[in-house]
Amino acid sequence: MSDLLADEKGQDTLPIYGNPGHLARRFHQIAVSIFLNETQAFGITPVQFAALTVVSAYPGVDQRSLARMIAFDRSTIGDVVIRLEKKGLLQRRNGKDKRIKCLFISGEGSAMLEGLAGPIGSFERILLEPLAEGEQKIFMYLLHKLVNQNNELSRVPLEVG
Amino acid sequence: MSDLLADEKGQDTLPIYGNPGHLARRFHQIAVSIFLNETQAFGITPVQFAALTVVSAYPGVDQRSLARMIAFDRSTIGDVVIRLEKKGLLQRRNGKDKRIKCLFISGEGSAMLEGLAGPIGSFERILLEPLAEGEQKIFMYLLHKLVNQNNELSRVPLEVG
DNA sequence: CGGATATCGACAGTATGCTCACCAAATTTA
DNA sequence: TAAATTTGGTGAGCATACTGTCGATATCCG
Repeated sequence: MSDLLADEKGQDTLPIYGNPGHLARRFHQIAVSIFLNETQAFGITPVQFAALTVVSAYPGVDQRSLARMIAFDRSTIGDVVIRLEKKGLLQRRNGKDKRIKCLFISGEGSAMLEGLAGPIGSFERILLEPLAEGEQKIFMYLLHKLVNQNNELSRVPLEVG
Repeated sequence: MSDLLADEKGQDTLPIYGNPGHLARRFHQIAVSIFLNETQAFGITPVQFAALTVVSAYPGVDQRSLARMIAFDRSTIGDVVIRLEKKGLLQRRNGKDKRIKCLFISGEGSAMLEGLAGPIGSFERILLEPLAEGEQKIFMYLLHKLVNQNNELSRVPLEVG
């Protein structure tokens, strides 16, 4: 195993390359890259996709709750939904509580989510492809465990329910 | 295992929560958060730390090579080194090749790297703490494998040597 | 009822992270 | 050597990500 930890390209020359933080960034960077490749016909970003998915599942959700559900800070999600509204993928309406902006997916948005099912599937497959099937299961299990148990250490913990 | 995949907080209500891309983003987000907590006395970011580490190991390296070594695009690294220069952690000098800016770490920069050794150790420990020791090894092995073999799919592949 | 408190959306400010395009300088090649 | 190509740094532009603060509105509590 240790010969695989020491990578074939010599990327362990620097201590940085073995740093889990560096690998976390690289993994995320690669994930975003594959996502954009597979979904380029739709002109959407990973964050926008996540937001749209939640709004679709919870019609009328407010921005703050949306942010909490996908673990984003309020400012970022504010900008994201404005961009989604500009693209016509969702609408923001004032709720009874005048502080709140309720979010609703548009027909166009729903259609895009349907069309994205295939590309998103490809994205997930390609991202994990370097691992054998058994390894993928183990990796996802460990990744889940890390993310869930470290949730509170995040600047913006994910809050469900 | 499947009961751990379905998380105790009900985070698998949405398909998003099981998406490896979402988990990649969360993992990275958490890593950055822990990094900033542990190193806050130094006022440095993960990217700045990575850049400084490489410049320290390769004195006189140019911006483009630095970017390639830590898998960043040249624009981002340009801004990063300018901020590092403003903080007095490194210097940019013109090389014989007039296109090139050669990077050198300053005494202050070296001192900071030394001081950071402990906090970086804590950071790595905390990030992986939710996993048992054996699990950590397996996780890092699989993460390495994913990142290395998907390297070319990244927008900015890491290039060594 | 009315003041303290909490919450929501918005804005300013900082730092990534990427693409495209540009200029200047170096290298390759005809 | 001169022309074509490549390369390094920079700037514009867009989209995250986060912190802090603010005003408006709701709610809680005496």
